[in-house]
Amino acid sequence: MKITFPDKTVREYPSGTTAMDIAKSISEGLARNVLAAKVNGEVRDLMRPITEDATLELLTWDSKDGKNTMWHSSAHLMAEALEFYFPGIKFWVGPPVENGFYYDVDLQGQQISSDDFKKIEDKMIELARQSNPYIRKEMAKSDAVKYFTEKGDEYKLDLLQNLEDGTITFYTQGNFTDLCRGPHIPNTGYIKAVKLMNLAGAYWKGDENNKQLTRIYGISFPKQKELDEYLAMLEEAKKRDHRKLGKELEIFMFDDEVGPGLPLWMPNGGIIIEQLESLAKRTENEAGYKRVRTPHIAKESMYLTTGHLPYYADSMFPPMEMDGEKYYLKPMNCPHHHKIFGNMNASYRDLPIRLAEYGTCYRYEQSGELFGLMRVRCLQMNDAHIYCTEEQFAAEFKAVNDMYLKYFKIFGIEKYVMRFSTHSPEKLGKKYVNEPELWKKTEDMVRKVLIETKIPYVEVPDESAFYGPKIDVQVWSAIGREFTLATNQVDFAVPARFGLTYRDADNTLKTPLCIHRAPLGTHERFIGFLIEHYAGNFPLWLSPKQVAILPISEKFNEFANSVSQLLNNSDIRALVDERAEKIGRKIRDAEIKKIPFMLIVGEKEMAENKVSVRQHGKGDLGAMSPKEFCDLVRKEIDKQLLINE
RNA sequence: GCCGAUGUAGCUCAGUUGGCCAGAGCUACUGAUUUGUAAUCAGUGGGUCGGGGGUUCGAAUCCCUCCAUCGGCUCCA
Repeated sequence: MKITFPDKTVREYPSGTTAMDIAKSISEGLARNVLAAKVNGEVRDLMRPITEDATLELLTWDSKDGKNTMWHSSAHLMAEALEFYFPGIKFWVGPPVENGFYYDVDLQGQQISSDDFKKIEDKMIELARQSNPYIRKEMAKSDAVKYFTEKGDEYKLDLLQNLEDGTITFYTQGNFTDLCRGPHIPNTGYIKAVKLMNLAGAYWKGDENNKQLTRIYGISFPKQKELDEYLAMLEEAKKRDHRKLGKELEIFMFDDEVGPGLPLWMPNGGIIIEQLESLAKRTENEAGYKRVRTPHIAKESMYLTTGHLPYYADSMFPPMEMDGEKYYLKPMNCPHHHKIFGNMNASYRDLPIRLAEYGTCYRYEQSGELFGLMRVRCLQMNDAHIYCTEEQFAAEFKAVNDMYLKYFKIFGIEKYVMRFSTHSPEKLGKKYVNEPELWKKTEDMVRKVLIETKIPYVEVPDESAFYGPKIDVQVWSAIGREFTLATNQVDFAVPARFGLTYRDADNTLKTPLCIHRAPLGTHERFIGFLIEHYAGNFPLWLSPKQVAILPISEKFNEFANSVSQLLNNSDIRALVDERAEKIGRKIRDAEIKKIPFMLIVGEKEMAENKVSVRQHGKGDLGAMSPKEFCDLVRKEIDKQLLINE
């Protein structure tokens, strides 16, 4: 048979050769490192014979599929160790995940705690050293059902029910046998280092009405060194955590008496917010947006009009009653903006109308969902609603997208994915408004923009809002958690509910399309993200303090203050460290505060009317006049904001 | 909301077989020092040990309960 390798070379092997044998035929080193094989695009066991012509990719630890195979096998190994210490427990599923693997187990009333991790890890290593092979066995489904019925394992029976009739596979290593599709690594000996990470409850089948199983997360590596490196990397990531840095850099805080999920922005956070808002306002002005301002509350009837209340009352703060009316804190700005548009008596000549507001919204997020600044109950959104005709839609949508890309460039955001959520036709009239043509039309338009602008995106069916398709920008936090940073949504339903119309050229009234967009997301999430993205080292334009002026001794405080005055007059945020400390100490403190520039002024500088410039994280840049430095800073800020480009 | 863990001074953290007035470093304040590129020295403050209840002669330490935070699950218009 002919085997085609990824580099397109073709080699001849006898039919029935295993991928492992093929690896050995290439090199001993490869044979030692290979974990699984991708045969005709399907990941399979190395030991399964290949019987006919195929493309073959030998998967090592360096590949995603290789890692997944290793981790999946590790989950089985952990299950074996768990069964040793907790006999009688029942297993649900144990897949590989982004970083490692987990297994969901029903402990049958037994208690496990992270104190048990050590002994489980030790047992796993002990079993791994036995190099027990993962043995694949095929069985008729009816026999498998019989087997698990006798065993009284309702979980595996449930899994079986969802499998097609015919042959199913089992894998056994050592004393553990599991219903499993595979594939697996050849034997447990490949697993050299394991670490159990954490314990968590997880609803069976992800449904909160079901029983909660115990999920045990772990990770494994082919070398101890790699585990050590991974743990060190986690430690490093923790240092970037916005909750830690936000406290250290005095950006935001929480307070028990104010309430959970209600961040308080400290002066440094206030400056960052002002900078973001001024960027947004300038950008939106240039793009023809008009700014509006709306109250934080509205009557119940408005939320009935939008159609949100019946579905989302649980995630709104409960209403307050005044004069016999119920008022709600607004969970979003769109209805208020719709009211403004509705009052504008717009004609087709006025469209598109773009209404923008940094609106403050309140959402009653479940207590367990709160997470630093990333998930809060009070949020201020970089919101705007664009009302346009169908003909204008594509251009408007593209303009919004271009705005996203401009921002990404300014902030240096390189790792992101656009998640394009579409509807599912079966749920028209239920989860989604029943406008099949508009769905198709708008989804096609959105897809076209994404393709034309060459933006990395994934399409996820059945995830859109009820009123139209949407794009979410997905980014990752320092600790690897995925977040929706910003969102861009099409709405062809709610404007009609509000009776929004414009007068068209033929003198008829038509309903506009609406685009909801928030490229900078919310202040809370965006700044939380930026703290981690920059590891607290904000770019000059965004940094709460831009320049720290450090006099060598108190004798030079007056000169330092005059320099500070000069900088402040040019809108540069400078401060003078007047403490009676040594220069080394002042520098250290300014470095810890991550202030971009330090100016050292002493005898020499005062005599020559100069400042010695030191850049955060970089060191001494030499001396220049205060005016020169001032110009340098202004130029740098313009460069960072892409001004005059 | 659910499962599990955690909560000691402004910050970081010691302190549990229950037992002298609960400790350290940093910060803050006071004083001395007048300093040349990542921590000058000394002194003084500062804590309802998350809140409430209980067990006990005695609780930061044991039990109950509530709150908050953390790791997940579920949710995210």
